[in-house]
Amino acid sequence: MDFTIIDIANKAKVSKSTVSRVLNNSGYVSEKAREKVNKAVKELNYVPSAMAQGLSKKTSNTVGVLIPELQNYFFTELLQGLSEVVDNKGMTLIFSDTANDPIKQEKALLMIKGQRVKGLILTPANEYSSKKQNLELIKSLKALHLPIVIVDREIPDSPWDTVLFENFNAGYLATKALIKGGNKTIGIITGDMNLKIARERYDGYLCAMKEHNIEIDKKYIFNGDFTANTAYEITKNLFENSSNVPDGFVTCNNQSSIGFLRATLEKNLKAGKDFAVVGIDKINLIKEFNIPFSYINRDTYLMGKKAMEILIDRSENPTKEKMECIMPAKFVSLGTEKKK
Amino acid sequence: MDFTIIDIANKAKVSKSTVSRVLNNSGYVSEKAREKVNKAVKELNYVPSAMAQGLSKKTSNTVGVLIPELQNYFFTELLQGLSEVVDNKGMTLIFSDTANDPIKQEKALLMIKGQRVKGLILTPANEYSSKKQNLELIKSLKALHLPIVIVDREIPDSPWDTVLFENFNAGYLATKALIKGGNKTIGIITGDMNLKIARERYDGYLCAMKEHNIEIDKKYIFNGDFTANTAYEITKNLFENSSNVPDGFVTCNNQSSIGFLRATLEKNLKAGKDFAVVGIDKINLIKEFNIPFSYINRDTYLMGKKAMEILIDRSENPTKEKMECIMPAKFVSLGTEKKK
DNA sequence: TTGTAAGCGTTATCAC
DNA sequence: GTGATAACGCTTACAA
Repeated sequence: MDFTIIDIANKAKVSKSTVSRVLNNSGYVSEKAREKVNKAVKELNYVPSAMAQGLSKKTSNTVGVLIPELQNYFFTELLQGLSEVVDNKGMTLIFSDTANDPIKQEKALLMIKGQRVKGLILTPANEYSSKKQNLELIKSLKALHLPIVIVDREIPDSPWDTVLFENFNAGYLATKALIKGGNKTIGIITGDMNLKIARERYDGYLCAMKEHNIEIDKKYIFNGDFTANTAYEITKNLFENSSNVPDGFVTCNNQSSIGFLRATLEKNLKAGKDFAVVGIDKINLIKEFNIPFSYINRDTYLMGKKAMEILIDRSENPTKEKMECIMPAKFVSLGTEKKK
Repeated sequence: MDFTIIDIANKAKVSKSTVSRVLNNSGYVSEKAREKVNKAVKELNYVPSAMAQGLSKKTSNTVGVLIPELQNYFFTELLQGLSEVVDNKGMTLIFSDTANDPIKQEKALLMIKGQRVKGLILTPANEYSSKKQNLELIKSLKALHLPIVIVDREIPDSPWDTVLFENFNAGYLATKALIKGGNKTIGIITGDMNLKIARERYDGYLCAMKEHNIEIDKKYIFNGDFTANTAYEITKNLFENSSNVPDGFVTCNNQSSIGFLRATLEKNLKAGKDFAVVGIDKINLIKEFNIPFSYINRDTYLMGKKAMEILIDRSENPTKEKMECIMPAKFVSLGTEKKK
């Protein structure tokens, strides 16, 4: 169906080795031969088979990307960054959405293995949090014998390069902003505390509170799980049934912020008036919808680019020491860190 | 590095053909041999090389997906639908974001061609709208000799299966809702009128207006281009400098709706009070943010699933007649189709 | 029921 | 400078 290197060789009246040399710019080729080959390539609209090349070269030009929540704005933006670099390098991106499901993730890893990709970019599915699950994931990943870059969610005790976020600092800055905003009582809707990123953000909260000698009150610690629904339920119940509403809130990721906002909006409560709040991570469309919501920002697109660049670097320098890129957290004020 | 079929054959003490037969469930294999092979496969954690398989079978298990705007919620959701089916079928998804850039798209098509994919899902980049550009795209696509499914944006006079939207009806329903809402003057922020989907939506608007004997007033026709920025500028200028503000608006895609809303929010104008509006396509987070905004909805996730299913169907039935799937448009009222 | 061998479209190693 | 030829890891007649 498609033309092969032999068709080009025939058409250009040279051997396929010469065609290959021209295409790969390797070895000596006379100007004449080069022209003939290029002409034939153009005329037949020939593009070499990546499969055949991969097989022959024993390496592909393909990277795998496994992402857990395509509906989350954060990952969409991340993917754009990844895609950008891949395109520029003329590589190919193989994508799968693991939907935070370890089973799906395991399947995807098999697919990735079958594709003999050059490397893998992975944000682990939520579930990998217990020691045991964690070890299993590490085992699966090691079995790939591949350059891997872990993004956003760290895998404890793992050897791979990482692109992470200043999680502690994010929690710290958010809390600090609320304290400076004059809030006396500050609550937090945590993430899934099985995940390190959730614990780190929480630790940042604790640290800021302690620094200011504010007593940690357990009734203000709300156990979320990084989903909008849970945050919504927590918030709704809180404002309905309890007088234990703190002045200010830290919401630990964009999904939680969304759930939190939804509940407060339903009750006609105004951020920056009826309560104070600082979220971690930007919410999509917040600017467009003119929604007042102070948050801790990071450059997600850049995270994607960095991750892919590190992966490429790693595949060229396999013995280099472990690389870690930690994206800074930045407080963006839209006024909601103060109450009233 | 990775194990090969020969390693399995050696370990199981059979020939590689037998291994292949077991793996592919083809031909006769004794129970004994099967067990030995499976054992070896498991022990060595063997996964066949998709590249070698593809080369040998002269067909891959891979589909290409080219999408023009990953930042648009519509396409994210679409991608989820595509991804779902791909995963279930044990296929592999190769992804590229063309960023509405024909040059990038052309590059991506070359990449796709090199990968010898089984088929291609494509939403063409915006630019392909002039007759000439259109023909060029058709030529490029034909040169692929591949099953192709065109999604959302039709390519006129093209032979490929399509999954489209009731564009005319969307414009019609939106306008009708505004008319029923009692609005006397109704404007429209159109999409990029080079695109058929924009013209169809506009035609729906015209039709509804005529049906109700409402005069079309050119000063209420605003030439947008499906981007938020343009809609924002149009809306901003309109409310600032002109007394020619219609009672109601049709905004022709979600990006335009976002830009429109942003401008009105900035001016503290309230949908359903200061003006009426019905948008085409859902805006992300509209429910969560409790933003009143009536719109014309479609099941985007399903569109993705359908598209991939059609692609698979097509690759199994190459001679089947052209398939067209048109997703229905449904009006969702959140009250903003009325003014005051 | 199993193994041998040719072939898939490349690259790479050699002679020439 | 160039062209055979082996090799990459698999599938698939065909032979046994």
